[in-house]
Amino acid sequence: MPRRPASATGSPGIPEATIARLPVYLRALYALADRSIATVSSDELAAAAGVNSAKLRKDLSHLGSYGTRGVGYDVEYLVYQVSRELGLTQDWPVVIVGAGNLGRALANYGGFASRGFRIAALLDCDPAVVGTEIAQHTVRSAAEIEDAVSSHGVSIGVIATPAASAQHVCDRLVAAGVTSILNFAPVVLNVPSGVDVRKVDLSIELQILAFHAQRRTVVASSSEQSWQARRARRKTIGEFADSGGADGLDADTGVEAQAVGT
Amino acid sequence: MPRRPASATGSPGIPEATIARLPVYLRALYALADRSIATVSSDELAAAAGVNSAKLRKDLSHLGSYGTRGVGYDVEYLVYQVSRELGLTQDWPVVIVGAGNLGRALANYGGFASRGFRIAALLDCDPAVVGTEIAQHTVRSAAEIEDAVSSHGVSIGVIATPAASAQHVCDRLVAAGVTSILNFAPVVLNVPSGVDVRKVDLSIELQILAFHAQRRTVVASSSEQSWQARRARRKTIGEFADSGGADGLDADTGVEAQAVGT
DNA sequence: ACGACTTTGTGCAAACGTTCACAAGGGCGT
DNA sequence: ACGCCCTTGTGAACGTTTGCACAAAGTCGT
Ligand SMILES: NC(=O)c1ccc[n+]([C@@H]2O[C@H](COP(=O)([O-])OP(=O)(O)OC[C@H]3O[C@@H](n4cnc5c(N)ncnc54)[C@H](O)[C@@H]3O)[C@@H](O)[C@H]2O)c1
Ligand SMILES: NC(=O)c1ccc[n+]([C@@H]2O[C@H](COP(=O)([O-])OP(=O)(O)OC[C@H]3O[C@@H](n4cnc5c(N)ncnc54)[C@H](O)[C@@H]3O)[C@@H](O)[C@H]2O)c1
Repeated sequence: MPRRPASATGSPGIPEATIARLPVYLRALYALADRSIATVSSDELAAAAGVNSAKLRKDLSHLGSYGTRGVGYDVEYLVYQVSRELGLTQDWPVVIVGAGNLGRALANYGGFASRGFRIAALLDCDPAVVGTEIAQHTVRSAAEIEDAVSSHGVSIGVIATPAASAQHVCDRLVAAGVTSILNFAPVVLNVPSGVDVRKVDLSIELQILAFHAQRRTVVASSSEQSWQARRARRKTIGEFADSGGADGLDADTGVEAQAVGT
Repeated sequence: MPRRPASATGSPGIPEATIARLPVYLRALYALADRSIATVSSDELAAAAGVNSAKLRKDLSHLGSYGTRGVGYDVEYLVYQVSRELGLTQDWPVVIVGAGNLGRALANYGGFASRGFRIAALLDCDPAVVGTEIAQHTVRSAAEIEDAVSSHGVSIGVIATPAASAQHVCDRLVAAGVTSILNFAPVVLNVPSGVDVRKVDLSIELQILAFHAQRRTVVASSSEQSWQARRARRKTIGEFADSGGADGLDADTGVEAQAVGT
């Protein structure tokens, strides 16, 4: 979590872990509001958000003492307070770079706009894609990144390009003035301090699930491999990845480059 | 993170935080292997993975004492050990439920198969979609969930349906024998103990970014709203969400249902 | 008007995670 | 064969997060 060591100069300093949960509370609150529920207790809201109620109360206490003892929280009021804390009382223009499978899915995603995030521009470098319409947005050339960012005062960028282009795109976004980046490419992005990067990596999530799935399966079996012996260094790779497939590491890896030899 | 309180009966008990980073290390290691680099020090690998080198060493030490003092780690060997720990020496069949924007993007995603995750079935309930081909997979009817799961021994399921269907789909997956679920729908899923759920929520990531972006912007300005006074309870919602848009909460919320009144 | 009941807000301790700093260990040059 | 130098592995300090448990505070019924 602590990409930037929290140089927090802000108000009281709300814990990162709390910030990460506020959107979940907000979602639960909207669901309650939709059902015309005016008041909710910490127990109920916690259950809806899938967290411990003490944790929820402590989280909310960081925003202030909203909530009435003996009653609970006013749903409407809390929606407003949480939204305000998250900075959702204003609209956030967003640029999406990369209009491939994922970029298109994102552009078509309704939940995007429903929280005040508006697509300011959708960019790609493929001439075959530039100019096409996706979800009421005409795909613009990647050459216009700087223009798109600065002319709309965009501060949030989404990277949905292949891994190989991600760092380059990132650099250009940052140079153009973007300070928050959501990265879908499986690469560790290098950014100057002051820029916030969050990553979403499907592959990592699956691997974490695989670990737990394996744990469940391997109730008992510790047959040690003959590996322990052959520790000699080699220059080739290939006898591993016994996944049966040949395509092993493809478009996924190949970057990461930067600081290995520094 | 601690969805399940880690009833860890397994080996030494590797911390969740470490597990979450292993895939990142693995990616960096593959990149090194591609460049025919045989040995890497903790400093170099840590830089490539974007973490502190002490943390990396501690993480790896949980797997065992691979690595040679004065030299570093054998890339190839470490790839094998990390893969083994994550359970990636075997293939994991996966079912994807929901072949909409996101489901299609996932099916087309190469990084999916490149780590040993194979799509066993792609399911949807829309008759217009069932039967079509997506990335060499024929979309099957959602009615066949149970069959698809049990006939292939699938233990990992991906939910890419709208929020309203997610819990229902989840229940059916679990009933069919799935024990690991990757959920893209913006809902808190309710699962019996023993089932592992991980969620990916784009909207939440953007909201976290918005919070930090706002922090940076609001260097100084604490104009308190007139809200403090009007704490009366109400039954309507609508004057909030001053996002300018009308579409406010749409397909996003509306579920979460379950345990609110429990 | 008051007391019983409900629920918040928080002090505190334990669990977990990160980072520092260094001793132990091993290769490599001489 | 020895000692220098480099890097690992980890003990210990520190910070963060979680969860318990309860006093403070307010509501609601009578
Ligand atoms: N598809 C998925 O489900 C999925 C899931 C997780 C992660 N990812 C990652 O997201 C990224 C995109 O995936 P995808 O499936 O959409 O890939 P894709 O190949 O379908 O789309 C990538 C798009 O980026 C464009 N592009 C390439 N270089 C560019 C540049 N320098 N500037 C602007 N645009 C550029 C390409 O023209 C292409 O249209 C990849 O890094 C992938 O690993 C994808
Ligand atoms: N598109 C995105 O970029 C994106 C990003 C983040 C999260 N999400 C979430 O992912 C989910 C899917 O998004 P999407 O854009 O692909 O939506 P979509 O509407 O394009 O696709 C949903 C698909 O699920 C199918 N479906 C509905 N009920 C089903 C059921 N009971 N069983 C099987 N299939 C069923 C529908 O027929 C449809 O094809 C949504 O919950 C959305 O909030 C989407």
